[in-house]
This record gives sequence, C-alpha cells and structure tokens, in this order.
Amino acid sequence: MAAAKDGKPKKDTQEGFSMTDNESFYLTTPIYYVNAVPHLGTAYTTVATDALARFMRFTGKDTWFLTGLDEHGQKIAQAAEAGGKTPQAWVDEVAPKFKAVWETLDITYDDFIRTTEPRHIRGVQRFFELLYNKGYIYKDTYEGYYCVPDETFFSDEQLSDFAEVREAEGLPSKHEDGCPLCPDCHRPLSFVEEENLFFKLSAFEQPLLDYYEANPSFIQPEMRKNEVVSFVKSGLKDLSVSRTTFDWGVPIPFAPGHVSYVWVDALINYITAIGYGSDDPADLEMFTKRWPAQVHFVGKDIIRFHCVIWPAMLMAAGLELPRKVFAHGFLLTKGEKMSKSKGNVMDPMALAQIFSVDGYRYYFLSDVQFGSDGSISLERMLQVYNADLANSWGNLCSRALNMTGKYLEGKTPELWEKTVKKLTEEKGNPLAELVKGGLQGRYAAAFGAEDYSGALSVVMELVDAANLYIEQSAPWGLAKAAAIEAEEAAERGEDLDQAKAPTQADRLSFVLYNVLESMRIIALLFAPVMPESSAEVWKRLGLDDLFAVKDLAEACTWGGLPSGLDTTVGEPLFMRLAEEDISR
RNA sequence: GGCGGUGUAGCUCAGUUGGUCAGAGCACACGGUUCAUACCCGUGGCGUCACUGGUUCAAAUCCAGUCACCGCUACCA
Repeated sequence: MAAAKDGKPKKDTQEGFSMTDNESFYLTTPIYYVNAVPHLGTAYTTVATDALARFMRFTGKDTWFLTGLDEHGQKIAQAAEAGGKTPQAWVDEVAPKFKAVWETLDITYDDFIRTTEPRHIRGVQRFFELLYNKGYIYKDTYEGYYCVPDETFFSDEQLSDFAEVREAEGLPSKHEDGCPLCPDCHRPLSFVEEENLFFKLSAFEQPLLDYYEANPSFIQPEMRKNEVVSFVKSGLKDLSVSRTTFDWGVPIPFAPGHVSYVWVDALINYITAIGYGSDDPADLEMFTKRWPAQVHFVGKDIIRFHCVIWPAMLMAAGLELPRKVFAHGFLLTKGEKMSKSKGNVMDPMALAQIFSVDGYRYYFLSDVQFGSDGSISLERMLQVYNADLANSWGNLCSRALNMTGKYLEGKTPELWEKTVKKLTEEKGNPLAELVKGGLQGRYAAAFGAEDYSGALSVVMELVDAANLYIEQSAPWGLAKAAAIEAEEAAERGEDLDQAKAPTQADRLSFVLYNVLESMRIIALLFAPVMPESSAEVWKRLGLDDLFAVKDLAEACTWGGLPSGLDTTVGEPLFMRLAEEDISR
C-alpha cells in the first residue's frame, strides 16, 4: 500500500486531501436505518457526498462512492412484526424505496450495501472473531435500568441528572420501593442484567487522543473535534457490543445466542462493502486498494460512533483509520414548520419536483455552509432558485444561445488567432482573464475543503461576469453594425474577409465566443452539483459527453470550445418560479 | 454544573495574524437597456458589528465580565 507505514495520513494539505496522487478516493455516507424513507437530512448527506464523488471523478481520481442501508436491530424486527412480515421481507420492501429516491436525486453511488447481505454478515463475523482472538472482546454482565414501555436503557448519569432536576422541582425521582423512575415517562424502571460481549473501548482512550493530536484534520469541522476530544478525555467505558434479547442481527460465531449490537454491525459496512472478510483474492485486492476511506460523511448526531468507536474498532483490528470524518450540520426550519401532515413540501421528492433535481441540489449545497447548521425555508429556496439559477445562469444561457442562433446561424464562432489578439488588446477579455486568473483553482480548493457554497459562489462569479460582459459589449449593437458594414461593403463590391482590421462581424464573434466559452466552463464546474442542467448546456453548445472529463483543470483551460459546432437554444434551463408554485 | 460554539444591514451570512473591515448575496426603491426566462446593467437607503468595561495611537477583530440562543456531557438508531 502506498500509505505511510505509521498509519498516519499523508501530510495534511490545506485542502485536506492530497490532490496530487492518483490513489483511490473512497468516500461514504452513513448507511441509513430502514425504519423510514429518506428525509431531508439523509438526502442532504447523500447529495453532498455525491457532489464530492462527482468532483473527484472529474479530477481523474479512482473514486468509489458507497452508501447503503442498516437493516438490523430490534426496531426493524418490531416494525416488521407489526406489519405481519418477516424482518427480511420488510427490509426488502424498503430498500428499493431508498434506491428510487437516490435515483431521482441523481446519486451516482458505486456500491449500495445492505447489512443483511452475506458479504456483510460474513465480514462482521470475521471482525468479531479477530477482535475476540486479540483479546479485545470479553463476556460480562450488563446491568442497568430499563424502561419497558419506552424500550430504553438509562445510564447512571442520565438517572442522576434526572434526579437533580426532579429534586429541584421538589418532585420524587424514585418510586416508593426505591426504584428509579423513567426520565421520559416517569414510570418505574426495571433493573435488568444481561450477559453481553464487551469491547475494550477503554483501552483506546490514549491511542485515540494521540491520533486526534497527530491528525488534526481527522475530525471536521474543528468544533466537532473539540467535542470528541473532550468526550474521550472524560474517560471511555467498555462498550457492550452484543444483544441476547432479540435475534435480528448478525450472529456472533463464538457466542451462541448473541447478535451484534447494531451500531457495531453498521460501522463495519465501510470495510465489508469493499471486500473485507472475503475469501476471494479479488475482493481482498479491492480492499487493499480502497481502504482507508478518504472521508466518511456523517451528520453531527452520529459523530461519536464514527470518531470514537469506529476508530477504536479499527485500531483493535490493526487496520488503518479513515482519513477524515466530516460532520455536517442540521437543516433547521424556522417558524414555519414543514411537516408532511400540513401537506407542506419538505419531502425531498416533492421539493425536487418543484425546483428540479438540480435546483434542489444547488439550494442545499449553496445556501447552507456545509458543517454548520443552516436555516432553510421554501421562500428562501424560491429566492435562491430564481436569483441564481433562473435569472443568472439560466438566462445567461438563454440570451447567449439566442444570439448565437440569430446572429451566427447557430454555429459556435470561428476566430483567427490574429483577430483575437488584436481585439483582446483593444477591448480586453474579462472573462478569459477571470478564468485564467485561477478560478478553477479556487473552486477546486473549496471543493477539497468540503466548502460547497464557496465552490458554487466561485462559479457564480463567472456567471455574473458573463452577464455583465454581454451588457457592456452589447452584441446586438455589434450585429446591427455588422449588417450595415456588410451592406456597405457589398455596395462597394469588396470582400470583407480580406479586410485587415477586425470587422464588426469579427467583433460580434469574439464577444459571443467569450460568452459561449464561459458557459462551457461554468457548466463543467457546476456539473458535480447540477449534473443534468450542465450536461444539457454542453449538449446545446454542441459538445460531447460532459461526464467523460477526467482532468478538470485541463478541461477548464480557456479556449477549449471548438468552432463550427451546432448550438441549440432549447427551453429555459430553469423556469422562473412564482410564489404560487411553492404554496400548494 | 463542566467543556465548546454563536450573537455583524429586513433575511442568510463573509470578515485570515487588530489599522479603507463596516462587507457580499437576496429583498426593497429609482434609473438605464432590450439579446434574454418582467431578464440583465447601474445607483441608493438601511447597521451603536449582542451589552458593559479594559488594553492600544488604532478593535467587529485582543482581555474581563454580563445577557441571549445552541451543541456535547456514551450504548434507541
């Protein structure tokens, strides 16, 4: 493996990733629990991961994007039972629904793992055996208070906190017989003992702290790292990693009657999906190639599992740790509650229907700083969609392609090098300058730092510059002047092509070329976030397959638009929306 | 309680090591333009940079304190 032997990531770059080498870029979403269909939050994680995966493919990286489903656990078993089905039948019904949503949102996952698949179960079992043989797993008795109606365990700390609050209110925290009350429902708790397998998480307290220290970008954003560090510093207890009270889970080979704790089962998906635990040499080769993951994307609610438990499990197994865990924030809806019960539209599919898939993806990645909580609203979505996509980007395409159709017979213009040089000297070329001035580099740096809104605003700079450029160079005026010029030349019987100085027609071609070339580059840069509309723009420009691009920097080189291509105007890329469109 | 974060124009937020840092986008008003999706371009008002005190020639930016909101403080997932 190319990675350093000490198990540390390569030198931290400012972008957080090593952008130069060609090693595999493996990135993941969490696997989602199948007790509900995808909601805004899961879609947010998945869209963000997809955008980065698409970006990485554009840079030529051997990218592998994994998502999937967490299908074990008591809740699933109960939900299935309530529905009169076997758990397997239940999850088999839900899985396609997830895939359908991801398909709608243009999610280009390379693999979709389900924890009920044999490849996963086998891997989990091997992982358990390995840790057991290494002495990191032992049998003990779990003791604790359990609320039977709520089906929830409560830790001593939770109970003492609750007791404090109750005492402050002058209310009892215990039943008459001395049994604590449930902090949630205030009914008496049951004391339960269960024989469980325990993972020696406590042994990894210092190694984890050392790892965080040595790898400052392992947990992003910084604030989350602080939380994790302070949590670990407060002391780690061993973790119970098996259950005996139900059987819908991965059976543990050396402990009959035990199934894996769901989270442990779930976390291992990141390696079983790429071949861990297989006997097939091809699978093992894939594992060697893909692991460690470059980034696990997670919501901030599950950071501990990914930044404490999972790394400790990997350390115990002697495997490398993922390079980075990025925890994004929550999407908050202020004031107006957007619930399905209100017939409101905060369901991903419904939103994508209104704003188009690209509009949906653009909104969440541009208007919310990835990593922070973001307030979202339909009104805001409408504003952003209209302002950025319909008015600026969509309209730019519309006006440029229209003029190309009207003035240049729909062909991308042909220019002599000499003419370009002369006109550039005379008039300047702000769009080319912007592109040559490191636009793509700033964009890539933002993407590399998971700063989606930053990357998108870089692209918007070019969109705005192009609209301004059209205004300032007034191609419609040049078209009129060219017509007059041609007429006059015809009267004199001269041939304009022989003229030395650039003609009005040359000027027109020059301006439109610059705009169309900008559009090509904008579409390219927007493509990871808005694949459909970008591909459409390329098509209208008469270009080939956008997704074949393997070297973004090269593809963004100014002047890449060939001449003589047949362009088409087409329908508006993003139809302007009115308030009525969102208030259904 | 402990640790951490946030508080900047109507809205969403940028503001690196203190000195054009009082900004951007949206929204709003007015003007221009017509290739375009009533679009685009220009101009404009709006802020005691949460509050109080301190350090400094100089603070949104550093220090102390206050207030408000939020996150974490382990085994439902």
